[in-house]
Amino acid sequence: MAQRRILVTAALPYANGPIHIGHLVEYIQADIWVRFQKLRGHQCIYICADDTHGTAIMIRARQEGRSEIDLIAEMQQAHVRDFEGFDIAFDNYGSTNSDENRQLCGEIWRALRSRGLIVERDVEQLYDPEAGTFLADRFVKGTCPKCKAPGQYGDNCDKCGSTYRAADLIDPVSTHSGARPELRSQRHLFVQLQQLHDFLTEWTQCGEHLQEEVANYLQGHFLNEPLRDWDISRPAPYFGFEIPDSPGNYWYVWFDAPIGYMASTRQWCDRHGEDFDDWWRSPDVEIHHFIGKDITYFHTLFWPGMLKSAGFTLPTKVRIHGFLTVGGEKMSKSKGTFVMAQTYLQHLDPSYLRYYYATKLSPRLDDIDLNLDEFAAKANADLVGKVVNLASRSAKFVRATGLAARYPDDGGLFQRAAAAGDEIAAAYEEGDYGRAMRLIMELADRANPYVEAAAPWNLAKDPRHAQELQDVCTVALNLFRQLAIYLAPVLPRLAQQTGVLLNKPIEHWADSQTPLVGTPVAQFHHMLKRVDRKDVDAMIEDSRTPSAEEPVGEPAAESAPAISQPLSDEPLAAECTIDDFAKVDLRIARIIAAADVPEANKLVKLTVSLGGDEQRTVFAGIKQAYTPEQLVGRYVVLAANLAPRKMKFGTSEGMILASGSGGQHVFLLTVDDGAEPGQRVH
RNA sequence: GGGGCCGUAGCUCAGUGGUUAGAGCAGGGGACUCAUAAUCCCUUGGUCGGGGGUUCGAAUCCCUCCGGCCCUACCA
Repeated sequence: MAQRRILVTAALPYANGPIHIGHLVEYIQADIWVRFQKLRGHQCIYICADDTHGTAIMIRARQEGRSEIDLIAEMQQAHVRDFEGFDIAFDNYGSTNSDENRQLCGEIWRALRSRGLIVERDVEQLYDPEAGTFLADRFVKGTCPKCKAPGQYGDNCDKCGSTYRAADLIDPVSTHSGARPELRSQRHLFVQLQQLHDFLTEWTQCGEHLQEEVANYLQGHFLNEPLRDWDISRPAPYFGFEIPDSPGNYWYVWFDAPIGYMASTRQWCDRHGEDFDDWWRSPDVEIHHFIGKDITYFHTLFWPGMLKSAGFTLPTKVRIHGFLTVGGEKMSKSKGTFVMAQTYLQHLDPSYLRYYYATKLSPRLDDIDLNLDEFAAKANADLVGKVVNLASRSAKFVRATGLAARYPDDGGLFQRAAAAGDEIAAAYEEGDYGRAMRLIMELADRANPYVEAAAPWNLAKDPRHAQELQDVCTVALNLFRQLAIYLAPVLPRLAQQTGVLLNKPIEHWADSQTPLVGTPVAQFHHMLKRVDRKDVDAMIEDSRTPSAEEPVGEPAAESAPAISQPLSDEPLAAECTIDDFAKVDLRIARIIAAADVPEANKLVKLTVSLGGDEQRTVFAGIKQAYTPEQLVGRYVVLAANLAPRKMKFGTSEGMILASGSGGQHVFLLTVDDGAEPGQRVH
């Protein structure tokens, strides 16, 4: 087989928080693929870096009273340590805040300029006068201009789903300082992606680079209409690279982040005497990006557009995976399922997680679930019970003699398992690790009955059976080694230990095709501890931090959204006067009728009484939290002088007060006994 | 509202037109005692979400309904 040259990247983790088990899905997935390719004898390099720029880093450094450089250096150290702990072996781990990156950004920028893709125009954006920064949409919160839901981010409302400009928010608040932002005009630079429309359609739809569902998504969401200009600059102050021909403006973090793949490659090239253009401008190199589905957009439209414009090699494949859930739910800090890499490592062996993820991963972008019972069962039953057991029950019988000089008759077991190698390799190649693991475990399921039938422990009792004993153990250990080779991309430690046990390192996939004979066998040492459910529980307990602060960041390589504290989620609004407060007329209301709105996802139609004949119709977005039956007769608080709002299902004449994040988490305000409908709340 | 994915044994899944639908784990019974209470043998368990259709033949193809998840939304 011709040696392929393959460059693999995983998304750059943002330098604003530690690595958690959600991130690890991707880094492990890519690491397995890289190790597999290396084992197959291909030249493959695994490239990553910290994503260090953006407002979030700047603000955080300021809050902590230190420089951004100091902050990102510390974070990088933590990330590197976490990755090492999980046997994730990057060939180079760089930083987007590097000279190499600045230089490459400039190079690509000049290419975009020279091709006439850059335009400039003024943008009105909210500015935080206290923090002295412009505010990205997600750093502004306020009341949705459409449905009046409070606490919405600056780009869209998760209550009614409408999109708007941050400047349209009612009572906007900066999440940095709590200050009221002001609208300022500022010159921004844009990439006219529309000029690349035909290219991007062709590239995304040709069927080679993307999963089919991703190609369909892009076609349906973006490529079916003119592509919008991409705002690629941010005004000072901004932690990042200043745009050389546009002083006072900085490249948006999402411009320099993917270029970080190249900058990190360049560092690797410099260390290994390789030519950078040989990797990024060579038709012979395959480039594979592993990313999460949250950053699809950047890697499948902007990034190919940038590469194309600057004459670099386009990605061979963008391999997109889903999010991690734990126990079928989003990772949760309060439930202890938001597990940091370090916390995991304090309690459990990384091999378990690598194997578990491998059994769950497929080429598709389905979310994968970490079920803790299944996690323990898989590690124990498959790895310890089936695989390692083969070695631990046979190695000591050949400690003195070593393996037999000729491979004995094993009824075709080794040959059959060798023949399965191609199919297993094909599964790895296409990212179908779940299938690869199933195939390997089928082999393991055939190996143990052999040992059982041959009963080496009986043969060991009679010296006359010495040769037979050696033969049986030679078979058992070779079958074990074969499994260890097939599992080596997933379990590098097991492969290494196997090499030590049999005095022959595992170096190549092809080692699985030929039995090992005549070599000495070392003392057997435990290779993998059984998972104790108590350790799993302790890890969850250690992760349970209801007061944990929510890291804020611009969209980075997050693999799972976090659950956060109410106050940081929705900071206090700007101060108001008692006159401001009095503008809102809050009244006690009694719900006299409640009806489901079948066509609506969230709405319940309420008829409330304000006493006497005064009634109002209110549509409340509480369907997922309350049934109509639960509501009738309740006393609630109504914002009674709110302008009527025409909705799809009728006109809403007020709002019922409730807290909570929405969905099932809505909590109506109730009133103590004695209050009467119509009374004002002061 | 639109789009996508999914629904097979208690659990996790395999099986995408062809003999009585499979595996692992869990459950039940037995064996063994070399091995990390690991292993081995036997075994219980499924109108393949419901209904309709195409076909000599459907878990598999088509239609429809139900349920779940995800994305997106006056535009796919």
